[in-house]
Amino acid sequence: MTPKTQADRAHLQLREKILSGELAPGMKLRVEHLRDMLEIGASPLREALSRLTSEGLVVLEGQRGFRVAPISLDELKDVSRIRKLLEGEAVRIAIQNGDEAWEAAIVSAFYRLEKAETRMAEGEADFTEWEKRNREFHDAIVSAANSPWLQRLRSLVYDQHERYRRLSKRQMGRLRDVQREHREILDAVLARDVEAAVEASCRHIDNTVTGLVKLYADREGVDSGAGADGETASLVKA
Amino acid sequence: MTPKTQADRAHLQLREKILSGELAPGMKLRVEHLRDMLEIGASPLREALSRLTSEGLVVLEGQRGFRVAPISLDELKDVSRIRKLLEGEAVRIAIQNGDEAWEAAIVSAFYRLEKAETRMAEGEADFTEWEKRNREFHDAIVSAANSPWLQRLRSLVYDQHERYRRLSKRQMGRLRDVQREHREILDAVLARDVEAAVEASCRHIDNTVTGLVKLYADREGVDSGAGADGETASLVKA
DNA sequence: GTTGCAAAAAATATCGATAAAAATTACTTC
DNA sequence: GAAGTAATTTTTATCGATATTTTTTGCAAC
Repeated sequence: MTPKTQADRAHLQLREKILSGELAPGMKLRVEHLRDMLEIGASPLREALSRLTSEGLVVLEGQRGFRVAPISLDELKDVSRIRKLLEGEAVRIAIQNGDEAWEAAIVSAFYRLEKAETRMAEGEADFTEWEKRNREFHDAIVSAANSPWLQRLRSLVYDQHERYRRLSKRQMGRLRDVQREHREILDAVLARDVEAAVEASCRHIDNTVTGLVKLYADREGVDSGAGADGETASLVKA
Repeated sequence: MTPKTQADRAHLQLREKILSGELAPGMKLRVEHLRDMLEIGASPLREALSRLTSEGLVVLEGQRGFRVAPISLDELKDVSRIRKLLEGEAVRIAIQNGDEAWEAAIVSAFYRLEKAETRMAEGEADFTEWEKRNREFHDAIVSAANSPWLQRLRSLVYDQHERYRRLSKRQMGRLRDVQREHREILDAVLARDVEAAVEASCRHIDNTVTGLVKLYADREGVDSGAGADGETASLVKA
């Protein structure tokens, strides 16, 4: 899983910095600056930025360089709607195809996620680990959907969604609910109840979104992470 | 619509060559060779290849260079299934949102498509034009689905599907049926009958697929376009 | 005849520098 | 004083060349 090429490394590092908000939405990405930051040449850096552009985390305007993809309330709603569509379908297929090993992997991922949640509630762990395990749990469920393209698109949209989630650190007031939602999904999946599982998944996404929307509506903007220079885009006007 | 940068140009040219089959599936893409072919430097070329990789038209293996994405019967089925999912949802939303100008644009695109079909049946035009207008017709329908992400993903999958279609030039034996199918979609859309339109769209895709599957099953492989060097991947074993 | 290793060849990935374009600044003119 | 224009500066996009890595070729040993 270790990056084999310089471009891979830059891609991973930039992706993490964007998802975490260290590179704030709308921020200008100056090549020279990033070169120093990542200690890398111009060619692999541009290659990494190109990939991120295809993934929708970076935008490239004509001959005016790269910048971090802006965020907006509209896009959050859009991303969520599409994520429901893809995740729902993935769950549907996965339940039809999954075997016992698949069930076991889900249970295992759920266990690790719960642990992380507990640890976080006690202030022992950070969000990064929770995000990682949350992704692993959801990945485990849809892993049985033997549809490479669905996986691929779902992963793309999941990244977008994760970004919005991570941009608001205060999300975790609702931790208890999230835990319950995850259990609902788990139960429905293990019971092989397709419709219940799809519904629970969509509800899970909806809840996250309404939480975020409320949060954003309250403060009319996002706190930019550790963005050094470059303007920070407001969520509502972006 | 004219490419502003060298990387853009290379991206467009390569994309067209891959979709048309001039660069055959599985074929090795030697940088030096492409440099001469497109008269371009290494950096923008790699940038273009990176984008195509993100779009799934090119694959990049570790440190062993690029090659044209292989094709397979399984992937054709996968792409079609996902395309039905996305196209169906897009039609659903578009019908809800579309206004009169939208309807007019669809009728116009349909008219041009029919013209092209007639002209092609008389041997006056080539597939390239038909493909273009076919895409424009389907684009016109979903253009009212104000969901950037759905549009984006749909476009990605459409490209994949188009590639499989164009790799088999003999597809057009079923031209009459295709024409009728397009009319069915048109009628259902204009009548604002969501379910009928979605069903017609999915049936349309299904028909294309079964046609292609039959074709591929018959000859157990694909005729590679004008692929110069590099091995051609067989469809079934790839 | 095949297997293993070493050297050569080829191709990829990367760097440093240059050319082209956009943004900024300063200046002139009304 | 504002607006338009020309020159400067900054930044991007591109090129040519180099260093790694992979693949091929050749040779020797079993």
